[in-house]
Amino acid sequence: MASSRRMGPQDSASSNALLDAAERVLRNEGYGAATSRRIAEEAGLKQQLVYYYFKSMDELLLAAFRRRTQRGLERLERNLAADRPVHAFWADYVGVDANLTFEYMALANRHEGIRKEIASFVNKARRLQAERIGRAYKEKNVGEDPASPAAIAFLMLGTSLLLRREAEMGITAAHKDVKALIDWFLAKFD
Amino acid sequence: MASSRRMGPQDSASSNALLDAAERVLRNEGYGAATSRRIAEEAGLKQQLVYYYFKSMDELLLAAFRRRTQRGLERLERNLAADRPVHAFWADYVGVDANLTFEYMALANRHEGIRKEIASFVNKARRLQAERIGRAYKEKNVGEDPASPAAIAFLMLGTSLLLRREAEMGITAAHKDVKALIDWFLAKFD
DNA sequence: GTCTATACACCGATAGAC
DNA sequence: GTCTATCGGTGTATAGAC
Repeated sequence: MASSRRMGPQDSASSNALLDAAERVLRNEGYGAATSRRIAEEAGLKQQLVYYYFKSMDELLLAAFRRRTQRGLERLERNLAADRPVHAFWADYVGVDANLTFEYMALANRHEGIRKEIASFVNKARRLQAERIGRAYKEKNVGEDPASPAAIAFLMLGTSLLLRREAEMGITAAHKDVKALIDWFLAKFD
Repeated sequence: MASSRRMGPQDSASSNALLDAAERVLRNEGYGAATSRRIAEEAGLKQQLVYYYFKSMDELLLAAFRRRTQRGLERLERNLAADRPVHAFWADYVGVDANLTFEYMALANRHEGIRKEIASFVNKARRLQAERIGRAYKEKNVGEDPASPAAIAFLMLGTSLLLRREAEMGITAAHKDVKALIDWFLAKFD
């Protein structure tokens, strides 16, 4: 039952404009607004062009997410080689858009491709971070009790996500305390 | 521009069936599927009855969320008076459906009522928890360094949310380590 | 590579009968 | 309290001309 529809190249100006537009719409309006009409409009293109460059809406959203994880992995590789990797991991997390991450995590509920891509990305990133944090522990003579390097990798993600998301919703209770705790922890690696 | 539409009571069998159905649909299929037709079908009712019991879909979703935060607040009140409140807070968080929480947090991006309800609930819960944890600190002679009671309240939420959500997506990296850290922390209050 | 035209399903919401 | 009927709008996706 293959369709006879023609398909355009995957790395053209228009297809990249659609990926950029998809990210903006997801971030600012939520995945409920991530429709072919709205995304094409945001990209300044006609709705039907979405189906020239992508097989379906699910494919477009998956492509947008894959591009994002690819970029995240490239930043991670750089941070693994940084002078102060633990500081670098944290700075990177704080710079990531938590709204967009939450949209993708909710979207994953009904999008198997995105769910698998998230699982693969998180598992890989956590393993790499935990290894690097373990080395930093030894270099700085930090004890693994009570928090192992893997636990720290997990806590950095969970804490940065909730901090950013809450801040965007106008919740600030305890945020000062949490940031002080992070600073205290990072200081072990100065 | 008030509509002449008749409205039904807010606590009838059918309206509660709609709230229950809305939660199931949100949890299992995401907010993209939370339509009047789908929710009515899930409740075994006709689509038009949604508009007899609720002014709009936004009102229905807000009512479902308010019922949920109300129940959460009631559990919190009980846990504040429990023998081991810190253990009780954690046990409650672990029992909460993280899928549903993520759906509401994503929904909050485009639903002002839900966003405000989340902010109000989280701020209130965090304040109450932080006060109670502070008292528990004193009772058990636990020092506030490096983590203040408020920071602990924040971390318990962030950690439980991510643990549950990741587990539902098939991510388990570092989870054993994190649970060990939680156990270590809770043991201070035995 | 982009356009017009269009199919068909589903959406929120309303009016009025029973 | 629930029903039938219905409106205008929007969704994904396709076909074929330019």
